[in-house]
Amino acid sequence: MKPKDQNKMEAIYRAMLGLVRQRGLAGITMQQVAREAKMATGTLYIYFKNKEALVVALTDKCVQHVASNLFRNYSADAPFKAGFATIWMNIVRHRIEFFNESLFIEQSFHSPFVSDETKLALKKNFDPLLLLLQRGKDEKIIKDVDSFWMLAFIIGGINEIARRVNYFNRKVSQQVLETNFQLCWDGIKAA
Amino acid sequence: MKPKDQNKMEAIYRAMLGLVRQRGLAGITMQQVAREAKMATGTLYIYFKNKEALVVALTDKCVQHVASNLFRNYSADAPFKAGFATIWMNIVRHRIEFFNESLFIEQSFHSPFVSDETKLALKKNFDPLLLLLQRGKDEKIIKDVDSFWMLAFIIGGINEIARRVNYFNRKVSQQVLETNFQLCWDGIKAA
DNA sequence: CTTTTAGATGAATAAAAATTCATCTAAATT
DNA sequence: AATTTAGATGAATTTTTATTCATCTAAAAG
Repeated sequence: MKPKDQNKMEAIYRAMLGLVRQRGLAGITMQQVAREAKMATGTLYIYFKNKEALVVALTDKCVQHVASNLFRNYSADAPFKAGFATIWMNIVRHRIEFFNESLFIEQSFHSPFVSDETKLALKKNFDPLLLLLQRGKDEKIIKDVDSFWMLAFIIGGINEIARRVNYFNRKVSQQVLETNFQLCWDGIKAA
Repeated sequence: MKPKDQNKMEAIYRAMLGLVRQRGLAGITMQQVAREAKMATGTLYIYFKNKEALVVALTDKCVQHVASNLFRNYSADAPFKAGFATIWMNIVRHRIEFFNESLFIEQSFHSPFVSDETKLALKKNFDPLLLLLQRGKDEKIIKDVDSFWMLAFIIGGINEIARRVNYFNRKVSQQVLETNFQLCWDGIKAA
């Protein structure tokens, strides 16, 4: 027998992400996906039961991918600021490099397909960061502001950086990232 | 002759915004819009040539609506911090109250329909704020950071507040808004 | 009050998109 | 090398969705 080609699956995912970025989830047809992934439409149905299953699978994959990156090189033992900086950089780099994935997650969350569990899973990805913020507050290093809103402040800035890098085709040097981190840090640090 | 019913147009817009919020642009059909707006499908085509025209018209309307709110009560003569606070509050309130519109703009920008002019118009909405930021830098009140990134920092935080208010059904008191403003302000103010 | 004109309706039609399937490979097994 | 099994194809089919249109109002004009 002929085995399933893992490359095909990847090609389908890549095609989806590219198309969602340029056309939106609303603009995607299975024909387009097949063409973009250089295969016959029927082949899509060997790898995925139907369009819904494809969207769901890709959403899960993207959410997991986020999870695998957020806390890379982070140790809960590190000093607060160093640990926070590590996570901040991880998130911003991931959002920039895999912007299409972030966009896809956002759009699929507003599609008729995605389950509440998946949405919850994404939210839970940030739990270790919430823990760290609590520690920072306990240690009086950062302001005593509800973590829910502080996280909004942190993540919001990061998201918008990624958006602008991609929409306006801007380059971000390490220098620019550090400047942006400084804005965030000065915002949260205790007075 | 019977005149066009302005209420119908509004009903169509309202239906669209509601549906995009819960289903995404990908999940919308003209049948659904008609049902939600309590009219026959054919009636939609009296007010809009086709689906594309409807999306385009609503996008323009939303973009204009943003423009009409951002600088309400703002005077370029006000002291820097007061002026900035006015604009910040205007934006955050608008994003919270008309979250569905923001969402619709975002999604329609990724549809196959919306023109570059419309996208540019949205961007231009922020020009007076860019001007103010430049003034703040000249007066050494805020950090000397590229306005492009400073705006990302400011807008990003605001967007995420609105998102969380709506997705997690959180109430925001004036108190919460002021706390959030403080984070932003401490971020941008000169050291 | 009658006529005219354009809005409103929703079933019928057309267009677009998802999904299937008969047929054709290519890889693995014997 | 022959056989078997499952992947790959894309035209054909089914399903869904957009759009039209014959018919029916309701408002304005005369």
